Amino acid sequence: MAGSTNTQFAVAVHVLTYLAGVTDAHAVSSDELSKSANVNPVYVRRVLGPLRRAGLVRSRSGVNGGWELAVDARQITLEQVWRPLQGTQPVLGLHGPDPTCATGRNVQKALTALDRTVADAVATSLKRFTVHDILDGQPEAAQSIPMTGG
Amino acid sequence: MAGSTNTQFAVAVHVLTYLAGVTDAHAVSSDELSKSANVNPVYVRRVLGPLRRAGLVRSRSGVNGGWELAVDARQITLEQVWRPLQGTQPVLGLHGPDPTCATGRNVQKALTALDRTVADAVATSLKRFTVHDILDGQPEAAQSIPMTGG
DNA sequence: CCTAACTGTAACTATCGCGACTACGAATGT
DNA sequence: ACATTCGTAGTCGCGATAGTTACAGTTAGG
Repeated sequence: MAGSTNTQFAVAVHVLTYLAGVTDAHAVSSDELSKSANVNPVYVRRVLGPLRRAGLVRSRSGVNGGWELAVDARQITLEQVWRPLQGTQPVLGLHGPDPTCATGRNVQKALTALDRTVADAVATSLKRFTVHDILDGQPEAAQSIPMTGG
Repeated sequence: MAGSTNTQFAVAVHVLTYLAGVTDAHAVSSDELSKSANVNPVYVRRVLGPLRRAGLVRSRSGVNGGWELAVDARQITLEQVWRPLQGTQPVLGLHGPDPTCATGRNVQKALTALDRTVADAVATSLKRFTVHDILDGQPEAAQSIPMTGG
């Protein structure tokens, strides 16, 4: 299950939306971003690191340095944001190192496979939205679009 | 995101599978279940509580008491297991109490709506499997069934 | 070239959720 | 009565998350 005390995805979406809302082409410091998202500047950099490696944002050091989108906000889906941050971590929650009984091993194998299925379902539903959608406040519209695949 | 250090769903699936594998009609104590799942008996009772309220299992106190399925294992989907345990907790991770800036409020509203969408996607994908499927070790078969809705 | 403004990263720390454990009242079969 | 088992509250330790400090490496501008 998703106790989800992890806010990286939320912060990432917030920051990217902020960057998408910047009209002129200057870079934004992690300090400014951190104030907007109400978190620590270092945390912003830690979150944006994977997204930079994924090619979604660029960063520059030095005076007038900071962050900017590397891709148009309309082209960045939330799935592209989620994947790098999620990595290989399970979406549901696996448990226990290695159960002794056969039932345990069976269940564990099943849950591992299941987790991949669920992760794919999450990713698929996130593909529907882009950073630009969030900027427009339009993510709730898609509520009405059912997942016909399920 | 799902740091998912929460193992309730995994334990629930394990325990229900164990119960599904019991051929004769006697109840199983939370102590026996806890040994199978390699967790604490009290934790088993805490996890099964919501599932009892959801009508999936029954429990009896006293000598020869314990737990048993209230429904055939073929009728219990993993979505029915997941929902009561997840409750209203976010699947992704929201953050921050109440951002001051407009961007923040926009993002937060969007993420809340988004979380419902994702939760539905998870639930939908979990509907494909039953406890009996896990007992048979057949949850990986559905890997090949794509989510056409994405 | 020197300074000021940034990033990138490594510590260390505080906080919080999860789950183990103890304990005890209530229920139930023998 | 008595042993068993559930239901639940309370306490505790561990680990993950994120805040904080610190510092080396970049870059624009005087």
